[in-house]
Amino acid sequence: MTAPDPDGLLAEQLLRLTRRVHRIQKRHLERRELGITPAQSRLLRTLAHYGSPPRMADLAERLEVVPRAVTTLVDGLEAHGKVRRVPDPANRRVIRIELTDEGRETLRELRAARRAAASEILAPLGEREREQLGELLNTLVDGPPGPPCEEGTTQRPGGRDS
Amino acid sequence: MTAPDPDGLLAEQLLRLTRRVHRIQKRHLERRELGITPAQSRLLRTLAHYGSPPRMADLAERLEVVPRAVTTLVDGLEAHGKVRRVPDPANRRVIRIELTDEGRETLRELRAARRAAASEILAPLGEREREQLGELLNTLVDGPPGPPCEEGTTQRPGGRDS
DNA sequence: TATTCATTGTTACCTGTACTCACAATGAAC
DNA sequence: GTTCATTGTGAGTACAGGTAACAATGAATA
Repeated sequence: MTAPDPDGLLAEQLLRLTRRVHRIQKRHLERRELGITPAQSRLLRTLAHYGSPPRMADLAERLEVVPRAVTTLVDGLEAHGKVRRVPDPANRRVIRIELTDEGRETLRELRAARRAAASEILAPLGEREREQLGELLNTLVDGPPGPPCEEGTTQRPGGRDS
Repeated sequence: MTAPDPDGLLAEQLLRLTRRVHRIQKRHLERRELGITPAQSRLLRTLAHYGSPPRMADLAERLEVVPRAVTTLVDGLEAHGKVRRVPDPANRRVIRIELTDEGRETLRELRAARRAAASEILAPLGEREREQLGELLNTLVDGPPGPPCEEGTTQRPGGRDS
């Protein structure tokens, strides 16, 4: 009964850990009463890493979701005044997303929330172990060098965000 | 702009990786056309680790979700004939969940699916690195020794499953 | 120039997962 | 026998994401 499938077990642990990360993150967000969901928070943080306001499509790629998903997230953030849709004069199809001042303020609190959630999650690990984990995750997240799967690549992986 | 918040970054990577795990897992499940969702698959696998049929509440605890969530999962699995609800004669409140033969059969395919998904995800890692990752995740998943968070512990963490 | 094709975002809808709240049935304790 | 805890579930909600169809725009081409 002790599984002869270390990789599968590993994936299971990953998923399990993940559910915990979600719960903890959600709780920390709620505690701060920012009116922000985890996914919105991610979009906001991602937004902060652009020099100039990105297009919806850029965000979709970076977040590794379909463009439609970004629409919903931006809708929510815009309704709360954290973000502004700005039409691009050069190409009237594109919409650029700008952080508002309020959004920037929220971001500061968000970083604190994330830090708190992270330290709660990583509590059992020491300094050295966190470094190790960071490196391993980096290797994994940066994506497989060659695409190991042939059909149905729904999403193309983008760059990393903090 | 290069984040002075390694832990936060680590959490972010974790979440990102997670979304990928979900996508890949889902794809592998769909490919096999078992009519099983990821969460159902997890329940099924968890079920296999009990010597005798567990109660709904046991499953909830092990899966780290509220009991109500288990009801939905079992509904789905029962509709597909993978599990059976068996009333407990000793205590008429409890319902025990049994794997059917078909469920056991599905489980075999599930393991293959999980293995495939896992190896796809872990492709960039070598043998030694997987071991490392496994150890780190174990430490994390086994839960913090002391509860680092005071209020609002929505869920009580249970044991591990494979 | 007029037609065709690709890009960009969105409207409308569906699925999966998990949560809360309320409740009925049952068992246990006083 | 009344009260209280346990157990599972109905009803409703929220969030995250996906597909399909489409309108507006821009680019390419006959």
